[in-house]
Amino acid sequence: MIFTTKAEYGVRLLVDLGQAGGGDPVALKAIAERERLPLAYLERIVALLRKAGIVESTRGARGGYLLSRDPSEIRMDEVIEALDGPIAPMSCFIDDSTEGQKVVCSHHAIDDTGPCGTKLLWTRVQGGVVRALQQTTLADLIAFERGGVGALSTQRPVGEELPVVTA
Amino acid sequence: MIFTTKAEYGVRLLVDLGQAGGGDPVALKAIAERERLPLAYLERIVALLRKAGIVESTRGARGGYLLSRDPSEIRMDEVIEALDGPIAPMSCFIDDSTEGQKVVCSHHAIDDTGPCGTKLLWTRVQGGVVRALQQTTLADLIAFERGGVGALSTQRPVGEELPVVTA
DNA sequence: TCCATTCCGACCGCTGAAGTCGGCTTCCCG
DNA sequence: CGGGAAGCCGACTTCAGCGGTCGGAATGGA
Repeated sequence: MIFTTKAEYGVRLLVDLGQAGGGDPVALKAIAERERLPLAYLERIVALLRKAGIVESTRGARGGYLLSRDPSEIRMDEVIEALDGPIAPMSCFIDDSTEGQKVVCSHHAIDDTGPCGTKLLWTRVQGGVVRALQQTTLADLIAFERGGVGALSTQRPVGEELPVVTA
Repeated sequence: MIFTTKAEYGVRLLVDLGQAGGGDPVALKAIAERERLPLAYLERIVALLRKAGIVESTRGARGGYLLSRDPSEIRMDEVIEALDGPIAPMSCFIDDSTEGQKVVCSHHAIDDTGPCGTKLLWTRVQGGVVRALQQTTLADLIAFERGGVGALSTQRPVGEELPVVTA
């Protein structure tokens, strides 16, 4: 499995929120019942989304959650990272956070000459995953769930794509 | 993590075998020492590759392993599947093996109208992974390890691509 | 007949995923 | 102004599977 249930439930929660339309806050209990997901677990999941600034909450009675932006502005790479943490093909595959997309392969670190062959493979795979996540927005998923396969931003303008690790 | 160490070690084993050139059989012990991997564990890994018909073995003294085909004929999707099993973005994502690439999303199975929104996302991600694996052969990795980034079949003829699950 | 090597099933510790629980805080509404 | 509905939060539990290890049997070259 590439993703955990956190990612799954979190995305479904967002889709549900998006379908609600952004009127007044939606209580988690309502979402849990509609999606048939454990409420206590959803609480922990939505907390991650809130910390990441993807949803906003209002406490107290008649409180609940709202998307903090338009669904078309919520990219799935951001969502998945918030829920599952950084996705890497292998544990040795570390995305250097110091601004560059430098990738470090830990084995053969000391003595070896040249990169290990698996690096090419992991890089390509991660590229495929990241690209898929970047090109999909919450609005896409909502549109898809409404049965319409059309109107998907399958190809978004090249300029908007984030830099991706390349082999 | 998308892949386990089985996949990692198995691929490195294959690269090592490929570099040996296909003369007489290579003992696992030699590979374990070169790659600094636990021998007992490698035994279990190479067994998977043998069952999948990717390597061939000769027993007894001076025995060992050989690639059963040319490295350029060994695609990584086949290798990874043999080592880690079928790769799916989520547990609910089942590739129907009855010849069609039909994908079944288990939740909302009974009452729901239309597909759940996550299906689109998982399908796109899996597409990205599968495509990356299909387009990479063992020969690519061997060439890469020899320091040469050139001569990679980065884009192989479209006609040769296997059918991929599409949204 | 050694001994190197493949083959195979049993076992095992640990980590992280998945989910629960109890209690606290917040704050709308009557 | 208080009760209850909702969010917030840390501690806890359970369990599968990953990442190995071990011991021994089968095989076959020298």
